[in-house]
This record gives sequence, C-alpha cells and structure tokens, in this order.
Amino acid sequence: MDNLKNTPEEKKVPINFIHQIIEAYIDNKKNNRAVHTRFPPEPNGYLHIGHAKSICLNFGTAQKYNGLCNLRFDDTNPAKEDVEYVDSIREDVKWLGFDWGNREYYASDYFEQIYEYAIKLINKGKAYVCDLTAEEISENRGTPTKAGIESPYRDRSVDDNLSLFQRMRTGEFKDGEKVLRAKIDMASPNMHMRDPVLYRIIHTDHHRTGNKWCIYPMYDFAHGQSDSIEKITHSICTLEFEVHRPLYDWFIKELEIFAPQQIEFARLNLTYTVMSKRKLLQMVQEKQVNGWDDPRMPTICGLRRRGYTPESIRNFAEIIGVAKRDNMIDVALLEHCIREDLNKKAQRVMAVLNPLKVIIDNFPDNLIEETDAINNPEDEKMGKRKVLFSKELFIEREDFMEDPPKNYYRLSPGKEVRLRYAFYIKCVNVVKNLLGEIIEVHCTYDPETKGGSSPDKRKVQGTIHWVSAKHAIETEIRLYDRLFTKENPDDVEEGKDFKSYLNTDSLKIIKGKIEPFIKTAKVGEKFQFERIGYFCADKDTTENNLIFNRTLTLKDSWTKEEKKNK
RNA sequence: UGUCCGAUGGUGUAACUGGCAACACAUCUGAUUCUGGAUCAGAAGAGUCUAGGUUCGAAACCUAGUCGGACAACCA
Repeated sequence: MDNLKNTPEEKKVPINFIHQIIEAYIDNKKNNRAVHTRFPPEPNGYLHIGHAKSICLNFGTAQKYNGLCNLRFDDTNPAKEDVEYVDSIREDVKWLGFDWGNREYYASDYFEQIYEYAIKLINKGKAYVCDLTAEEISENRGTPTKAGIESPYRDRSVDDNLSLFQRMRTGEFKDGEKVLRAKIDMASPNMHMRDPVLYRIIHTDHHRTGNKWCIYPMYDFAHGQSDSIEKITHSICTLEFEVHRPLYDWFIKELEIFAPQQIEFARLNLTYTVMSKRKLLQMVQEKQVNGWDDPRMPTICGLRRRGYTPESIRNFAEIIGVAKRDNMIDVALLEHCIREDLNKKAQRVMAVLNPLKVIIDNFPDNLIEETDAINNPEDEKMGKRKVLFSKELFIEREDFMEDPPKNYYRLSPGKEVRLRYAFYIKCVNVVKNLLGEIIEVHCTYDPETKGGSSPDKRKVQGTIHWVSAKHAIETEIRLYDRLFTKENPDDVEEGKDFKSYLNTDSLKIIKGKIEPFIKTAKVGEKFQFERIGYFCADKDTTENNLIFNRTLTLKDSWTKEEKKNK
C-alpha cells in the first residue's frame, strides 16, 4: 500500500513539457547549477507576439525556478542589423514586464572567443578554409537524399588553414572569396553536418564592433557557443533548430566546452495574421500599414499602441501553453485576454460614434442637469464622475429604429428607454430630411427618473448611452479590424500571395462625440466606451485633436441575434 | 527518395507517467443586470490518425503504415 502518495486534494497544476524536463534537471542532485535561460533575438526587426511567447517562456521559466534569464542579441550579421532594432527590443521586453538586470549581452561580445574556437577546430584538423564560391558550395552540398561532394580544399594542411584564416581576418580577401568550414561529413543525412560554413568575409561595419572585424561567424557557429559561454543551462528555442542540434552538440564536444541543454518548442501562429519578420517588414516597406507600430500589426509595439496591456499578453502566453505540435491559435483567445483585463481596469465613459440628435421637448431650454456616473462597476475604488444632461443630446444611430423587430430593446416610437445615469425618455416624434433619412428624434423625459431609476419602480427594457450635444467633445476615432480576411493568410492559392488576403477595411477613421471628461486622457490611457468597446488615446493626439484607437469591441450578443434573424 | 519532429472535441493545452479523457477559448440555453458588457448556472461537442501487438487494463509502451511540419543562405 502506498499511503505516502500525494493526498488527493493536492491538485497538481499541469506543467508543460519544458518545465517537466527542468524539474527532472533540478531533481538530479548532480546538477548544482541554478536554471539559467536567455532570450536571444537578432536585432534585425521588431518583436512580435510570437516573440512574446518566447520571452514569457524564457523569463517566466527563470522566475519560476529562481534562476536568471539573459537578454542576448545574436548580432552576427552586420549587413542586416541595426541599433534601431536593439532599442526597440529592449523597450518591448521591458514593457512586457521582464528585467534582465545587467545581463545584456551580445554575440559580438564573444567574437574574439569564437575566433579562438575556430582556431582550435583548425588545429584539430576539424576545420578548413575553402575557396569555393557560394554557388559551388551550394551545388556540392547535394540534396537531402543525395550525398554531397567534398571540397577540393578540404585537405589543406593545418598550417595553411591557420595562415589563410589569419589572412581572412586581416582583410586580405574580398567578400565571398573564402570561408572557413567545419570538416564533418559531406554524406551526412543531416544537411547541417555537410561541412557547414563557420566564418564568412563581410567588409561591413558592425553596429557595435565597428570596423574591427571583416570576418563574422555564422549563427550556427555563434549561437550555441554564446549559450555555452553564458553557462545557459537550458537553451529554449523553436522547432526549426531541432535539426541543428547535432551540429551544436558536435561543436560543444570538439571544443570541450560547457553544454547547455537545447529544448525546442512550436512557435506561435495566430489566425488572421502573419508572423514572419520578412512579411511584416514587407508590409511596412510597402506601406500596407503605417509602420511597425501600426495598431493592426501583431508586433509588440503595435499591440501596445492598439491598447493591449502587458498583463494580458503575459496571460495569453500562459494559457496557450507550450508543446511541440504545430498550432494555430484563434485570435479570439488573445481578444478574450485583453477584454478580461480591460474589463477590470478601464475607466468607463460615454461616447457616441454615429450620432443621431435627440431633442427632449419637455426639457427646459437652458437647464443643465448633473448626475453621477460610475467610473468602473468592476472596481468601486475608481469612484464616480459627473455627467451633464441638457435639452439636446446625441445617441447612437443604431439605438433608434422607427420600425424595430420584436427583440429590439432600444429606442423606437412610443417606447421608453433609460438614458444611462440620466433619465427615462420616450420617443414622440421623428423628423426626416427630403431623402427620408431621420435627422432628429423628439422625446419627452420623466423628471422623476433622474439618475436612472423611477420612484414607481417601473421597468424599462433598454438602457442606451448618450452625450449632451453642447458639452460633448468631438474626437477622431480609428476603428481597427483584423488585417487579413483569411484565417491563415500563409495558406495561399495558386498565383496569389499573403497580401491577396489583406482586409481593405482594416482601418476606418471617424469622428465621435464624447463626454467632456475625456479631455484629461493621456496618451496610452485606456477606456471603455460604454456598450461599444475598448479604446485608448493614440500618440498622434495633439492639443486640439484627441485621437482614440479602438482596441476591440465589446462582446455583442445583439448583432449575433440580428444575424440569426436574417 | 534521406534525416529529424509531431498527431487528443471547432481551437489550444492536460491526463499525477498504464487505471475507462480534463481545463480554457469558441458555440448554444437559462438566470441576473441601469452596459444586449460583466457575472452566475447549465448544455452540446473527442473515445485520443489507422492497423496490429504487449497487458487484467493503452491516449500513453512496441511494430508497421497514413497524414502534417522542419532541413539543401557565405540568413537567424
């Protein structure tokens, strides 16, 4: 009998396969090293939600197991990298809520060491300088099913290799003239083992090392060693590096250096968007969007500008889990995460985006009534504010129907509704223009219902939002929708590409009327426009032009109902 | 035709490592509500890619197959 087993009440929180590996590592008493991870971006683009998954995994894992996580820039290709990207990456990681302390590293910090590693391989007869052109190397590599051909330079002497490699470093050769290659196995079934290039000549200044170097290590010859130098215990990376692992293991063994454990996981895919840096760059360059931080972009800066919070993104990363199978996450899950967070945090305000004038016939011309509105029903501490009510108001055009269907709760002729936090009103008349469009709705109000409830406790079916015409502030509102019309834009039909599925209606700019209270809004501040959605003040806001981005709409069971009836 | 990896409701992730499949999102009901929001209660939905095998017992282990993904930059 094993009564020593866990008590049944002790619910085991399921952990992902990476944490299972790490817990086994910790349980193994031979490992006295604390868990150490790293997030290793290349500074050649902006971070996106897929990177956020990796950041949360790496920093989150370190936190969970009382370890550390480094930020390391894998900057081995000066032709593609830039400080602009370094800065944005730092900002984004910090904004997500992670701290790498003073452990900000660069692969370029290790160039000298990596050069020494190369020398060591040459001395062991495991690397050689090759004069073949890029095309020739490519041709000689063979195919996955056909072995490659050995380079004619493969058997140069150690001394020749040493001196040639030295001369590569001192700049005697032009770009592409020579490379350093590992001497492994041109017949390996793993393409990465077919004498991979270790160093290439690039006469381009590096954003950190300037013109100190004209030879740069390939990613494969820098990444694993950088992890090793930093004594990373667990090198967590995406699936495509699984086939590189035998190569990294080979380097570690030949170099006789510390061996991190590499663990691969499946990258994030989200519906209705693309996640490749190349494609995002292309959309920026071709002006399909307004920059990397366009609120429609899945970039971290785009999501930030859209109104997403770090908490919501961290929570998203948590609940999507980590595994090795390919996945396609429904954006609805991301949206759920931000709604959940903003519902608790966002200040409520009344805003009318598609105004229809309402005139309260029995309301005194110059009277202004003031009532209390709750700032956030989910958080009493956020208090109350005053709202101003007058004879002429705006309501949402969709909140009035002359000839409504049965389930319509809102305003229609003869029907009474509540104006939120104000009065009950009843529609008595409708004024139309020559085209037959409604331009004014006339109502009467019940003065006894001030604040939104009646002494006789009579029920009204609907409550709608409104603003006082003479008090409301006009603002610009940017309505964003998904960037693509297809669930998986990468799944392209013949003759098309991902851009064929761009949503031409992904941005609509309109004017809205909002409570005067909104004037205090600061850039980035988030609001719930009652009954409409979540919005945040955009950085393009100026002194006399307030601009709001729609983060997303509120859930809406009415439009669902409407569609059903059609 | 090679090597490596993967396959569980519509989606994603679990299943205490062999004891008759759970959680979240999405969907649908109903209650409640001064947001058709939120909240609460409930429902439906997979028998775990297929076929064999091991076992008292398989989503899990073994074998074969099927399907999907990755790999042939002097990119990362």
